[in-house]
Amino acid sequence: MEDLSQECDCNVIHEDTVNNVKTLMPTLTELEKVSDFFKILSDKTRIKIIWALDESEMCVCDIAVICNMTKSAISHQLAILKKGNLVKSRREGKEVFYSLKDDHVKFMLENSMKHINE
Amino acid sequence: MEDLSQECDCNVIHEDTVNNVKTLMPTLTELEKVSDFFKILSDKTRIKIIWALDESEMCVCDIAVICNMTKSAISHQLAILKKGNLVKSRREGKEVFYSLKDDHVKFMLENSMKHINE
DNA sequence: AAAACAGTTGAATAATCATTCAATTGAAGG
DNA sequence: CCTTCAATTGAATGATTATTCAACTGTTTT
Repeated sequence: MEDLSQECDCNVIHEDTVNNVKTLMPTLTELEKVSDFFKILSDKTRIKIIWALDESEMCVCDIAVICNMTKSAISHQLAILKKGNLVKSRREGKEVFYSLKDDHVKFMLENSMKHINE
Repeated sequence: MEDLSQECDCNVIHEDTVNNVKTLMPTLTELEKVSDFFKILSDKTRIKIIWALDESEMCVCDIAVICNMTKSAISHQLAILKKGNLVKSRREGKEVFYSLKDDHVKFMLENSMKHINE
């Protein structure tokens, strides 16, 4: 009989349930990818940026004005959003324009509203 | 003429765009609620708990075994999930059984997969 | 070439947060 | 009543992370 609890401080109470659920769980890597994705959306500033970019493509300065923050702070956040594959950018002269990469994200935002307004 | 930039370190470049986007932005409270919701989903352990509870209602010990963590750690995370209105609980003798409150959440998880697998 | 400007980057700081530990609650059984 | 066990709670710790500051790129303009 396998010892199900290694680091936890209790005995298995409902062994059949635990075994069943264990076989159905995704891999740790998959779980990590999911939580990492939500981590990107877990910041007020980044949500504000995404919402703004859904209305219109914009340069860093414009976003900074809308968020009432420094260019540097916004640039850091945009880098995180870009690394997470949520936004894309294009350079036009001295300016860099950012926009949403797809509409999965806005769809998620709108859907989260359903949960919040209850 | 209103000064659009207060704390930011640059001039407005595309004033019409900025003004338009500003009128369309949700309130700060709304943006905060959205990011707070995603913050709950931004932790590996909590995602694991949600996934597990979607398969079956479970007591704290069972969840601790599945997550390979202490009852205390799991209890703290369950409290956060409960406060965020994602799970509910019922007591049965000495045990407390947790389950998902609705299927919005699992829907979100499945949807996040679409973004991740690209 | 040099100045001006949009944007980026890295290190430092301050705040937030997950986990641990120890103590406590609440229910069941001898 | 006392013990046992599942679960909760609060304080402490260690890790993560958002923002600031200062220096640096890259592009345009004169």
